[in-house]
Amino acid sequence: MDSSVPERRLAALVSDWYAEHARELPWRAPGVSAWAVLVSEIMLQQTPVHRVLPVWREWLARWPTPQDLAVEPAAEVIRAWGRLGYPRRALRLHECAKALVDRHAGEVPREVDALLALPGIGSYTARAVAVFAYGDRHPVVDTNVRRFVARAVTALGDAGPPRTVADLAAVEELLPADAADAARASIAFMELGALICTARAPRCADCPVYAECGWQRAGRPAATGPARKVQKFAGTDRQVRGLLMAVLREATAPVPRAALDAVWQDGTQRDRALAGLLDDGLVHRLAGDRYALPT
DNA sequence: TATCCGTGGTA
DNA sequence: TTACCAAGGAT
Repeated sequence: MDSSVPERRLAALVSDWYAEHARELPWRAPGVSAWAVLVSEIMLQQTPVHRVLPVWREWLARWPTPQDLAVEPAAEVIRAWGRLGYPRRALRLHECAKALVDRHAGEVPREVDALLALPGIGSYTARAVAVFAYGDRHPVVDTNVRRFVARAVTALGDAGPPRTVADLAAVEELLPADAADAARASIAFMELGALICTARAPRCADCPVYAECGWQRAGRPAATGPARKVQKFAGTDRQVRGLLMAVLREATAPVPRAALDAVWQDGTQRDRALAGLLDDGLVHRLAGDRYALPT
């Protein structure tokens, strides 16, 4: 790999580190299908690796192709999602499988624009699939990469708010010219952000970029911008939605309204949460004021 | 652009 | 214990 350009030296250093220290994750194994990679990327959106692992294995064993998932009732998909969180992702992934069958002959496309047009796939996931499943050359920018670039290159303590276009351009500057090298660099940046250049207590002593890190050279300045707002969970509609979904996931038959009313005291908030779930298509209302996961 | 959307591990 | 935060996307 050509590491004569200073910015590209970061890619070389981190890629070498990756070769020694990467976790062995099943969706990185040789020969894994693009579908399997896509499923992993959706599950990993805002959900840690160790929680995704068992569910991903179960899903790929049960639904090894998009067609297999597409023909399944939504209720089964939502149940199999279990407690990964954000069950709308499960619904989107189900819709995505159906779109793959309808529009792409059951195959996962490799073009970023085609991937972006699929339900539940945004800027990060589209490029992650194109790069990690197909080996094409694109910048892949997730929260780990943004944090790494903010520190090593921009010399800031933390990344500011996402700026998709600018973020893509900044990472593009770091990528080697060769597609395979660029793909390796992207997964390596993400892994470094996950294991070393972490949000709270970065392990700089173990970092392969220590000597080149702008943040180190600047004396590790504290984050300046407004601290990212951490969303509350306890007491919010999201908690109520989670409680309602848990009841419906575990039910083997449509449940009466009373069973849902039991999960939360505040009727106004409970009604709002249920209305939201109905609107999202995660819950269906049946005759007799009974409720169930969507068929 | 800011907010909403689950769940659980960690310090 | 509380607060942070984890491979984002949709609106």
